[in-house]
Amino acid sequence: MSTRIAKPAPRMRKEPRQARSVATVEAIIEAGARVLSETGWAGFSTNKVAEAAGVSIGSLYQYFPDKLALVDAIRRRHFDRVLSVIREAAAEEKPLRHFARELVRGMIAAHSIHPTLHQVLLDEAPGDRGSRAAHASFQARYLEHYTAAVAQYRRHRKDTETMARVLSSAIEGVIHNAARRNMLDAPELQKQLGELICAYLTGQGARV
Amino acid sequence: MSTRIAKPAPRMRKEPRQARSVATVEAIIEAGARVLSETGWAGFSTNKVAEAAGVSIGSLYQYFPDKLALVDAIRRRHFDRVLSVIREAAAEEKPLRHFARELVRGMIAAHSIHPTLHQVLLDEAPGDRGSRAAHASFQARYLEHYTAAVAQYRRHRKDTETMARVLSSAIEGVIHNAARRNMLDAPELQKQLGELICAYLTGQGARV
DNA sequence: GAAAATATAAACAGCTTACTCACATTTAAC
DNA sequence: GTTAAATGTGAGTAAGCTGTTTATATTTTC
Repeated sequence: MSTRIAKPAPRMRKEPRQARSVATVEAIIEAGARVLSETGWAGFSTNKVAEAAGVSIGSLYQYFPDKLALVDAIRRRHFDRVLSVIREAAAEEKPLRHFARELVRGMIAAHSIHPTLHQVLLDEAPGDRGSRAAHASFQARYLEHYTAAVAQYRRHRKDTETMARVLSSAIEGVIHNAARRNMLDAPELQKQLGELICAYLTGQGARV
Repeated sequence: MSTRIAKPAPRMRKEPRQARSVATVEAIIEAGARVLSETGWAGFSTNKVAEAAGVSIGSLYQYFPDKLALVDAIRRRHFDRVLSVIREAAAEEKPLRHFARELVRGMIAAHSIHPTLHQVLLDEAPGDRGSRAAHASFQARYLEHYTAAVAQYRRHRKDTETMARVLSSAIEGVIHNAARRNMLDAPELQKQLGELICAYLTGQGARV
């Protein structure tokens, strides 16, 4: 088997110049995120997205060369948002409790619009050429911020990266589960998630 | 819209009587789990399953009335296994540390064969008639065990159920993430997951 | 050796899908 | 006001895939 050769994979077929075309593209991406979140990758069709966006299918293909380019755009937009949440939460030095609270609040906010988009993007949507790179780079920077946070609030220097991964995936798991049950804004959940973070980072229950 | 009327939905079209038909059915379910785990619901087709099982498509339809009945069988088998893991871990009273270690070990083992099956079953696979019930009942019993464990190791009686949900979804998140990265058997991950559980249940980092 | 159980795979009808194209409308430039 | 570029439309298409049936072949049981 020869090494997989990357397709040309243009990101956009045409750059929107006027205001209305910018709005069209935005509407398509937004509707795409909605469809992807609500019906999963299996139900994600270009026709459905166009209809949900209140736009003809032709308009969609005027800007996006194919289906994958569209998913890519959706992915990029979502990941950027999530990343900025973590970046902000871990920006200045602050007590652990504040960090946890802000992180929880931000993550929940980021997932409130399209509750299951994140997981669908991570698990179901294919990462064919072009997105795998963005995907990996996102994951790397994502983990980077978590690692920094762990290093900041944790004594030992051991297993820092593993801890960051455990922490981030635990948070994602809780949020994903809550999203599925429409419980994202339950205050006791937010509190408990915050305490999970604090407890793990304080780590008094764990004599190494 | 009228209330959804349940289809007849027979569980099996014919009960296997001879040894080889039992083996056939088993092979189909096993292959189905593999296909579902590896390609997701979108790639889950009866023909593909039959081929993966080394069995003709006709044989599949001799026992399973339709696609959904097959998913149901897969779901039932997997959920039973996971449930028995938790049941065993929380069986007798034992120190928190032991409980955590055994739970982690069991969950990892249960997910090692088909790493992402659990999530696919929970998120992607449809729960049409017949399975929603099984699904809900599984979730209930699942949570029940976690709740019992939380109550056992935690002082306060407040928020016990929420804690159970947070704990279970956090664990699932970590395991799911590790599975995706083929890191399920990394020992430092197991250790850290154990410590997450202990820290949360000990809960010293969290002054309520 | 007959009847019941089990296995086979070609065939099909229907549906969905991603995507194109010829044309209509709107905006901007002069 | 005219023109050319930008943008929008949606019926149409061709291909692929799906779940399922059926008529036939093989194996087991008694």
